[in-house]
Amino acid sequence: MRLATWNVNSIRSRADRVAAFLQRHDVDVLALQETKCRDDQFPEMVFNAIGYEVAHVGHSQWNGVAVLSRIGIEDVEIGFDGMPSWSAKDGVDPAAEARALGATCGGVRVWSLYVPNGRTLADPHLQYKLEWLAALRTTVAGWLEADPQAPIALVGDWNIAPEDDDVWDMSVFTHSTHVSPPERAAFRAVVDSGFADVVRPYAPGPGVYTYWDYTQLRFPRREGMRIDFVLGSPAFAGRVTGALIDREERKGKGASDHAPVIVDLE
DNA sequence: ATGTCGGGTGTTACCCGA
Repeated sequence: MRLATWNVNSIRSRADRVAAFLQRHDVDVLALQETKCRDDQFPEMVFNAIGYEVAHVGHSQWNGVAVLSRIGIEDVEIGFDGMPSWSAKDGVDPAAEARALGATCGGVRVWSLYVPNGRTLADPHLQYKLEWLAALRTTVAGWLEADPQAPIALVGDWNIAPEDDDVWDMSVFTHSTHVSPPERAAFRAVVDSGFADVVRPYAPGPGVYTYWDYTQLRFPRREGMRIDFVLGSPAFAGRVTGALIDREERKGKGASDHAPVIVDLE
């Protein structure tokens, strides 16, 4: 089984590219983040035509997560238990943001996650991000307590660079989110509750990234960040035979600012 | 091989988020 995750930065502007990616890499299950569309706008037919079923949640032009699978999609869940809602605070949208979708594909529980961006260290969105991650940790720890043998993958854009090597120059980030101690602690808490980064052993740094800002020639200068992760429960991690960050997908016209991350399971 | 891109709208010029 081949599983991938990709922050596509709008599925409508990149559906054909995503379809080509699925076929080129022979991917079975793909988790998407930042689809940036409502459910009725998702170009589902493009993927149905090449054999994939789609589960998606999107409420507006922001956020949006999906799971595409050609090996079945069962027990789709929108949001996780206890997931905090930013919208409840600003009153714009009574629904929770579209940042988490779970589905069981080929016996593996896959969660496509788009962790909130903290924006700046002083912004209330950073607190929201930390609360969101704390709630996630509590919930996923409960899943493992209930079934230690469950194959679960928490995949997506975590908006955190957990190690100094996960950014090109730490001095640039001294007053930035993504690398702050509370964010790193929140990420580590998920890892410590039993979900290992299954990609890093196959794609060690330094200089290995999943995201490059569109501005400042970040990609050609190889100035990126590793912020997209596949975290696997013990039963999931034990089946991983390889992993790859497909840097090629960041190249050329019409690229997302993130590269897809691919994991092979036996 | 590239000095941003998506989305949106009070739409062809700006706004916001990342």
